[in-house]
Amino acid sequence: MSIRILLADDHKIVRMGLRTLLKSQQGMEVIAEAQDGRGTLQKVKEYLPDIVVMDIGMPELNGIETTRIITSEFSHVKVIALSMHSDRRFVARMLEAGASGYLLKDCAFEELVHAIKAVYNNQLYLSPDITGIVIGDYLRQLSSRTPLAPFNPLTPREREVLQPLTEGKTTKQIAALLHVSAKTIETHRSQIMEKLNLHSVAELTKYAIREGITTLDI
Amino acid sequence: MSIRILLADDHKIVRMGLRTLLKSQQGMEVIAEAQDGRGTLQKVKEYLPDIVVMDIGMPELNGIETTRIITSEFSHVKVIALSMHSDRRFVARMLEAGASGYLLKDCAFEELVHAIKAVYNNQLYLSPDITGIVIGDYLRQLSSRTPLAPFNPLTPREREVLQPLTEGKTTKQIAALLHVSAKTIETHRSQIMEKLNLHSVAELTKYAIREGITTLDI
DNA sequence: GTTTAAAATCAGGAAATTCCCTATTATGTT
DNA sequence: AACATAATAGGGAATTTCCTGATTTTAAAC
Repeated sequence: MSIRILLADDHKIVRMGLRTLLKSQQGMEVIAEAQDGRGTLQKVKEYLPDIVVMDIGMPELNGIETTRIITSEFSHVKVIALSMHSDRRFVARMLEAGASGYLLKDCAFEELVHAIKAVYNNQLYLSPDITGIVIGDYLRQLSSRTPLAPFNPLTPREREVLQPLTEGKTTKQIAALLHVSAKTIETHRSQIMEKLNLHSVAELTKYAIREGITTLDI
Repeated sequence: MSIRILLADDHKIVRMGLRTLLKSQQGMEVIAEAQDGRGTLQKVKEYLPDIVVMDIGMPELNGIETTRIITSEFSHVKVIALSMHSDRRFVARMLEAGASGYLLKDCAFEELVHAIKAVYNNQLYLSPDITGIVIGDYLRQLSSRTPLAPFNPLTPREREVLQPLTEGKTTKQIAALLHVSAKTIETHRSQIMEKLNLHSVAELTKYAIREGITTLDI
């Protein structure tokens, strides 16, 4: 009896590629495909696959929420996330939602096969890059003894600093704006960078846009 | 003699899937792969493929700039864009950069095969969805007589600098990437800022996102 | 085929900013 | 009371940016 797999990815050509790749594997079978979160839920209900290989960035219902529903309602269906993002917040959310594996799309195909086998045998599997992130967060939690809040790691004040920073204001201007010393803003900035593990204004800006802290307007 | 294809996509597993799919096709051969814009240029120089199947969203040097360089330096090498975006601006830029085809990743594999054959025979190929956009813009231009892409003030080299800058790279790193002095990058940067009248990395990043020079991913 | 303009390259040195380390003072929390 | 977190800030080294100026290559125009 081969491992029954459901592919969930919004790009048809990616699904087709994965399906073809997996066809060459002994003991694995792609029994269905879905192109969005809701479709995935339906197919899971219909086919009860062993494993769902799931893209995170899907329309309608994203991979994280879909995973949350699957793992709570169908406890024997395992989910492997196949993501473009190595962002710790995606990893944390996906694992917290109950995924059994997390792979980057940049991984080798062999790694996917390996992950599928591992997860089928009730193990967890992470991409090597991802493992580093998870261990890092784990250690941080150990040392701080407070759970990492993956959703909102910044304090209100840090957000207040981040917004003008990602709107092109200089440290000095922000200091004037908030009526504190420029040194204080510097400290906030490095604290923000440390927390998010982003070390450039460009990356902070992208983060802030995605989090709704600033907008694309200039 | 089969059609010699170069695959350019930053996700290994996607390349692997496409390679496997294309292997089943008579008269087509994937002769090389690349995972970023600069790598693509090298491989093009090395292998002189008939066709480059190119993802748009690649780090360091994006698919559009890469296409621009390829089509200007290697006029017999054709480029087919394989993109997630049906955004008109991407389509317009890609075609303007000299691409011979534009497909959505959501397309069927058969469509890619079809596109490759068409482009190899010196035709152009667009996804059906994309055709609608192009015709729409064309009609709009006819009626308004105002060009859609309102005057891109940056030179190709400046865009080459802007992309890594808005991906969080330091001036030094960009200099290494482009094999020029850091002083040169500084000059480009201030030239960019001058032209756009934007004087912070945050604002440049937003501009670059809107212009498709970089993406929101970190 | 010269003139002209734009693009791409680089440097020196002053000015400004960031980075790293350290530290103090609320403010809650257990 | 004890403890962690948040918010504040300074000193000084290291780095980056800014301004001015200059050469070379490429492309277009005439």
